[in-house]
Amino acid sequence: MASFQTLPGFRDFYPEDLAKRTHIFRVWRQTAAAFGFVEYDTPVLEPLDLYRAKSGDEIEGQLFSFTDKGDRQVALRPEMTPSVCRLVGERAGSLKRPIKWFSIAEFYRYERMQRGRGRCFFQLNADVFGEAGSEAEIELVALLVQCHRAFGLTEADFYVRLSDRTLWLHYLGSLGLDEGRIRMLLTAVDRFEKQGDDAFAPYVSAHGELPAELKAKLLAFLGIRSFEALEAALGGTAATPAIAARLADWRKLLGGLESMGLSRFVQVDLGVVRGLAYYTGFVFEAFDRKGELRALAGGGRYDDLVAKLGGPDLPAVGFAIGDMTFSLLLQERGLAPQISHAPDVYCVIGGEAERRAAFGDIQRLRTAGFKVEYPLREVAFGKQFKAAADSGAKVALIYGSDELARGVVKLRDLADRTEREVPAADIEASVRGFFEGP
RNA sequence: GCGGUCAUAGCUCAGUUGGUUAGAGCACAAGAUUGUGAAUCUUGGGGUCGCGGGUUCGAGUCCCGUUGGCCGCCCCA
Repeated sequence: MASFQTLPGFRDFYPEDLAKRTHIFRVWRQTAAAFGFVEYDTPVLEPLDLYRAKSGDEIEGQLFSFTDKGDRQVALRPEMTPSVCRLVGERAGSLKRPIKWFSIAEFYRYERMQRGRGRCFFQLNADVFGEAGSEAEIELVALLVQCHRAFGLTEADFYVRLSDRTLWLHYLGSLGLDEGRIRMLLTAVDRFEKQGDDAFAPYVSAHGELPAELKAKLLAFLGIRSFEALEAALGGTAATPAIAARLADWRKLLGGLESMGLSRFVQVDLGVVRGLAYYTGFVFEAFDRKGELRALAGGGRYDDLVAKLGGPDLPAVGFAIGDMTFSLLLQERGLAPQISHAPDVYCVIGGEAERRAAFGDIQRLRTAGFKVEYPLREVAFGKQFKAAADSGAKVALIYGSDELARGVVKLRDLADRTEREVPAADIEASVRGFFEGP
């Protein structure tokens, strides 16, 4: 065995694994639909330039990319955002606003495997296009929260950390920093939680030692964990009209989430900035409360990206939930679904003559939507009853020669082990009666 | 790309200082059992001991390499 394995980082889904995955997707789909999002899909294989245009050349090392037989440079999609920007950009003029779309798709990244991260994974992507106001963020954060709650996860299990790159830019700008320094400092802020002071090393080697006063201000700002603290930090310095307007956006967002009853899932946290990326405003990440797992989901506003990829100016916000960390969390909280493949009906069949009689009923019952199972080969009755019980079926139909001679079939309740005889001529009515109750 | 750690049946594992034909439990299958279920007993299929090389009379065991898993670093769109 094992002469052929899956490629590193790729996964086989045995039936019990696929059942869990399918359950997660089904709940995500239902939830997104309830929020008025509609589903789309895009090709797995895209032009390599699509990702270079968005993220630059350096991401190429993280892609499954190759040259196809038509000499085109292509890549397996590592994310959905550029593709969905293309779709929306192409029809931006004719799509009703707001555009609320979602997808559930598999992605591929050439990375080293770790807990919660492989080379292939699924994501729920949800985006709102065409709404520049923070109403779009309300909608998305609410959907993100519900996509977790729908599985039974509570505020004790996960939360959403909410931050704002716009305010970071205003704040750092108000401290007199130029664009290059601001970009490097945002990177440092992003890494500070994991690396501590080491996160500032790249900045120090590029721009010299960080003045103690500036560093203290930075650490204070990234330590902000409430809107009140945010207001205080900004109001005290230079409450420019732009900052005042931005704080109003924050009030709208937090107020909307509070009205939805979601405040306990949301934590203001300026320590989140989400790398360099393409984010332009609010950014947010979902984590497990215990802090044992990597991020569950991430998202934010990217108002410039549709235009950057050749489309019109179109404001956009979105997030993605990955399936791997999410599954781990469900598993650890004991919320992974118990999926049953049990049939409704198990047919116990005497011999070949009885089998021919049973086949008609089996076909009728299956056509009527019942899940019906029977032994493919002739098997001793004792085995069949055991198989019927093991299958998890609620009821067994017993096709014996004695019964059929009298024009009946035995219907056995596998739970309480009671039996009764029912007319062989209309099994479907009897089975239907059994499942619909007295 | 870097570091740590592990690898024996589908799963969990045992395997003595290196010693004859590599074992157990669970699971699966058949039988005991030609009409009634969670039990018992018997039997069976399944392993190139991850792969390759080396040391040795002899390697699952020791050495080297390699592949893969897991954990962490870098990265994380």
